[in-house]
Amino acid sequence: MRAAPTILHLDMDAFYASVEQASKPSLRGKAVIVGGLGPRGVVATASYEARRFGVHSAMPMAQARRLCPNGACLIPRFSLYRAVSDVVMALLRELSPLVEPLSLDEAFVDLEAGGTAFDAESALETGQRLRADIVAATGLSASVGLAGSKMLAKVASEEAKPDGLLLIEPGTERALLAPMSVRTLPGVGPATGEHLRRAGITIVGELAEAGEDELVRMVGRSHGVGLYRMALGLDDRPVVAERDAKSVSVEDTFDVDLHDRVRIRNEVQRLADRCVHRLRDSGHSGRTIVLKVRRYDFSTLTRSETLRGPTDDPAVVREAAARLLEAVDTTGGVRLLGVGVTGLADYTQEDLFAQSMAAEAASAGDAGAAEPDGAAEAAGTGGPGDSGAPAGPAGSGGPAEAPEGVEPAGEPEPARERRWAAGSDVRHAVYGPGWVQGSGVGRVTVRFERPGSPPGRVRTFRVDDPELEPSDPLPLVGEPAVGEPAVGEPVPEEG
DNA sequence: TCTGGGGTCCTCACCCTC
DNA sequence: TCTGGAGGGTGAGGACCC
Repeated sequence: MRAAPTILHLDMDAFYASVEQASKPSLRGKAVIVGGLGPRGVVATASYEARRFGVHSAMPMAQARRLCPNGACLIPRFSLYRAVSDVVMALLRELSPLVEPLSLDEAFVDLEAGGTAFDAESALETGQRLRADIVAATGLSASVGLAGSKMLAKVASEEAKPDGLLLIEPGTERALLAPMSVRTLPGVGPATGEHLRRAGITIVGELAEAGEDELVRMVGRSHGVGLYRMALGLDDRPVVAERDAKSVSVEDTFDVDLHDRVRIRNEVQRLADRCVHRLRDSGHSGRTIVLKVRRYDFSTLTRSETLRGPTDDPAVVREAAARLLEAVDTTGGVRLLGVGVTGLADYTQEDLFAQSMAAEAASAGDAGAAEPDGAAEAAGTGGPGDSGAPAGPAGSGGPAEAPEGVEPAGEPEPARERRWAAGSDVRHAVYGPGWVQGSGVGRVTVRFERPGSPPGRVRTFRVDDPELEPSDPLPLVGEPAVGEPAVGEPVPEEG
């Protein structure tokens, strides 16, 4: 184990909700719930004000609304969160080349590798400076944990929340961990937690006392050995700056269960296209196609098929997904469909060209090929002739021109009425930038304010008001917005 | 109005080959 | 020639994380 506590774990506090509060001044100090707003939506993040009502991540949105009826419920705006995250990650990379992002709002940093800290004192100083820099750059608070290992640094930042910093001194790990719940340890979720509880183990100290053999017997070799080491405070996993993606997938939960087989087939095709889009964006091709189906009773099954070689051809993925669907019984209804690709390979034009030529030769030369003939067929049609596929040549993006934002899952698209999702950014020709507070019965209510401005006032428009348009999020800091009136008519003070 | 979306890793069963 | 085991590939599902 490393002696110096120079592994830093950064955790932004209630990240999505905090970003929303920063960009919408009227929500500061109020309960904010970010998540899916559909009938089957769940909470992604709740502000600390909302958490006081019992709202937490992964809770059904309907339940969150019941617990916190006055909370502002907003859809996530990932493009904005990504932009803020980029700013924070850039600050981390100034500290060390070894930065391991875990998500948009979390990362490990090896300070020693960056030469920024080598003992407790310098690590503390670096951590404090980082927190101040993040506030200056984004206006948001973050919690920092410092320890000699990743696991302990994460425990420390969890203990430091919100808006705090904690360093775990070398030598104090076991005593610190002993009284904590086993659920504190990474890898111990509801299932393992319950398993251990039934064996009379609820805190980390008891885990250490149980011994490695007993834990291996209970939860399996890999997990058991890992748990025992963590209970002793041992963790020598290095901070890894770059991780290769292992799979790419997309999935949709439908507001209402799907029963119509044709509709289900169409949705699978649509998901396959979106998946390939993502696959290509990431610069990969993949070899194994996975279909995921969650049925009406929430039972989930997956079916997969491994191709002869990696592909990023939409036709090939569509065909494979369709074949997999044929083997699935969907009577009773389907609430979720997903298509994924694993066994990723680096995308190279040559590989694909060679594969396409080989498939073409195989299908042209001999009809009776081996089993994955569908793949060969599809690869053949994806050639220069471009016969079957409706999507145009690469680059045009195809029909799935999904915007960056989050749209409600699968609707049949009737006569289009403009829809304004709560929380989304808009700009009015007269009143300037604002955000949608709510909409319904042909009306949309917009609050006109921006990051750094005082809380703005609310106006209501017809949903088809031509002067109202969707807009991009404004940066949280850096715009001289304070005191500046909105574009067009000035916003009056208090009414 | 129960239960999202995008991942990773592990385990187990089965089949095939050596 | 038959049999048994090891080991890899594949497919499916579960647990977990943010």
